[in-house]
Amino acid sequence: MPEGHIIHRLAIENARTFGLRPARVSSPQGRFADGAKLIDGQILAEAEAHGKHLFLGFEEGAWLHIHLGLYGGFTFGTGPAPDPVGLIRLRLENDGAYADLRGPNTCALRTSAEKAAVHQRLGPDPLRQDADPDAAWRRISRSGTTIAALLMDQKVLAGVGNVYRAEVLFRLGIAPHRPGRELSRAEWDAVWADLVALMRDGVGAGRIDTVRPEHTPEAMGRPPRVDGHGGEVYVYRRAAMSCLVCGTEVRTETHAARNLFWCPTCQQR
DNA sequence: AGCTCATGGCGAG
DNA sequence: TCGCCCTGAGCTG
Repeated sequence: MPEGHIIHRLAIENARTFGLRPARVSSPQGRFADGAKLIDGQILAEAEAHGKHLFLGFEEGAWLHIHLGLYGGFTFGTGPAPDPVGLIRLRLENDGAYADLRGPNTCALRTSAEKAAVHQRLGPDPLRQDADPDAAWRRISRSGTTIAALLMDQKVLAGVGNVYRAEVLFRLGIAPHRPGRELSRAEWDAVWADLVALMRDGVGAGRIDTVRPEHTPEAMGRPPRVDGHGGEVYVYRRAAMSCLVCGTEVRTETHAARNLFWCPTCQQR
């Protein structure tokens, strides 16, 4: 269940765990058996994330390209790896730790050129130092597509998913159905800056928290609540509940095949 | 036990 | 725009 912040965390955790000693690489499920054999016993030399794509670079030059999709996930553990339970596409292990990958959309070896092609088709990632927000602005400012859809388009912006999309638009009071070309440069700069801040927090926390201190249930004198996805948010998956700020019912609709959530009162800009 | 839905994305049509 | 990929959590019963 990953947006970009989780992938960046996985890059860090893989590097920390498998960057010093050779890793045994296998595919208990068998679907990645051939690829696993090619990198088995190598040291992880480099780990990098771009948006929701994870790249693990091994010492002999191969890149392991992983995309978790909607329900893929990594599990890390210490000590010897237990007998595989269920379908484990990829297992990395050394003497002290192991990592299991289940249900990824993509788990494949890439050459440097193939990896470059993936970067080429992705937009700037707010979590990367080399990100150029102007590249996203050029597309947004020319587009008649809604800003809600543009923020989810990985060619425009990499790493933002449905939660960050809904939350950043709420935090800036931007109506989600506005065409990209109707945003001002100042609005875009504010969206980018907020994504950088929110997603950096997300990397540190391992969850998405977007509610400002003055709007927490405690600060507003309301009973505390628990979100199913682990973080505290304004509108994501809060359909028909009252807006934390103004009390209006949070609205939802299917928008470009994804669920969109927004507050029609707070988001009129 | 079975059903639905999900923080994603691809390819067919 | 739809179906599919293929996993797990949270319901219902």
